[in-house]
Amino acid sequence: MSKEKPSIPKGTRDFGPAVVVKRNYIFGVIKRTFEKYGYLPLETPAMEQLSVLTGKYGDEGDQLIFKILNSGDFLSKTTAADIEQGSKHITRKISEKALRYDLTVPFARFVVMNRNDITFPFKRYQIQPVWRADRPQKGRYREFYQCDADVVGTNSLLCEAEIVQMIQEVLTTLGLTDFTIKINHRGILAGIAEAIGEKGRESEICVAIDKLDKIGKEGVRKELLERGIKTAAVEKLEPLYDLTGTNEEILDKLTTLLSETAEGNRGLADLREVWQYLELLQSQALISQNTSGQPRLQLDVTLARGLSYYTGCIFEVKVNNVNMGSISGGGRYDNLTGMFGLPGVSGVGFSFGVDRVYDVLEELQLFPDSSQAGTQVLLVQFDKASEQYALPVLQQLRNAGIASELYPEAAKLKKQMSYADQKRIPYVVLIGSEEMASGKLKLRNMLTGEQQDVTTEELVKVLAG
RNA sequence: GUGGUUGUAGCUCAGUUGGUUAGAGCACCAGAUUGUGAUUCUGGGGGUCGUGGGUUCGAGCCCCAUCUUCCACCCCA
Repeated sequence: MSKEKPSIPKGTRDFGPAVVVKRNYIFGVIKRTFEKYGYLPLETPAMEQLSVLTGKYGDEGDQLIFKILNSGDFLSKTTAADIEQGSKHITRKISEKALRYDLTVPFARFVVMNRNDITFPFKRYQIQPVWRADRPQKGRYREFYQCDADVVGTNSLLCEAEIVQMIQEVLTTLGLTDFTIKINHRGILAGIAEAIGEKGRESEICVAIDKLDKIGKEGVRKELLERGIKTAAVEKLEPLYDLTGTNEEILDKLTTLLSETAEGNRGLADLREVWQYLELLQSQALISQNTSGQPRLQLDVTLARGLSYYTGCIFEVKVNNVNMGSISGGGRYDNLTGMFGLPGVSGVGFSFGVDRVYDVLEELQLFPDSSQAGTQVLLVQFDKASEQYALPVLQQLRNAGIASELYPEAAKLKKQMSYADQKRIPYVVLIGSEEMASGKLKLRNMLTGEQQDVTTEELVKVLAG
């Protein structure tokens, strides 16, 4: 017997019953919505070959991948010379598997491996945990769930429009009323870079601009200059930070700014097409306004997003008036499967961060009571005779679809009652000698304290109704 | 990966310049009440003060290491 206090790894969590029930409510809303739009579930292994994952997330990302030590004598294939060559080299010798870092790369791997069996366009959703060796902080864990929906094998911008629709539907169903779906396009970012005379440097510009709401104009200016962007270019860029007006007005302004750039035109054309689809779909995202008066869907040229594989539209969702990073994001990637030797397959997808959605719903107290329902009724027993009387009643309740349980021993009444109280079971049925004699069971409403005498049939009827 | 922060009962936290036997509220258990939970009253159990070293006559308090928590960077869901 160890005297050690047990603990769990940094950045991981246990989920108690009450939490799991509420998380399942979120998962359920997301699943039903995905399926309504024709996406089907996929699951992939928790671990992938390390070689599948490395190089897909940039140098920083590679460092955040949890590697799995080879089983057995993991040093058997290494020599002293290997150790001298440093940790990067030795990693390949002692680890060939790793925990998945996201769901998109495993999905791309799956598509490539099963390309002959898949009917394209292939729409799949995937709800599984991912792991990152990041340093935890608020809303950032080392193990967390992603809920991805992706479609590969079509360039149609209908997919982008439907992503907006799904985000709108999921978050509205969950009771959120004040959130912003930000949309932008890599082509616009590239066009802007070209228009200000820094063609090809949009990724550096993006990283800086992405921090606008955090470090302000001056901070971005400083960062851009540090990254070697010319002063003249930085000044040309700054008017874009506060493009005002409706989405249509912003589109018009961008059209005059970017008309000379091929990439910019591509981005603008794509976005206009997405808007057309949304109009024909009578999208609530176009109609709804947030309490702040801001439109639900917002074209935001300062939205950049880190992942380098996006090539077309990009999305991000922010819940307003809560201290939380984005709860959803995604975009189009033209060549993800190209990494695995299958070029020319375009895909677009997005993901919900369930842990963050949970924290937001908790903070805004948006979990409905119905999402927390457990046992409906507890049968209380006094002795062997009452237990035997209760069992058929219990089964009748369950046959009627009523979540019910019989306290498994003839404990003191106080103990059984407080069990019901703590599990927030709304009804208790007492079955004692009087009840058995009369056939009338005592039904107690734990919220109001009211009691009534009912037959078994009446009991089922009351609770089912 | 960088800088800071936190850790005392199951939980939330007190604990004086380092000084006798480390406290409170809530929770838990038992009783008041042998057929009634949540409310009331009484009593009780529970701590190697995150862990390991060090300084000191003496450490919950000071020093070092390590783990953990939270925060800001980097980055990201």
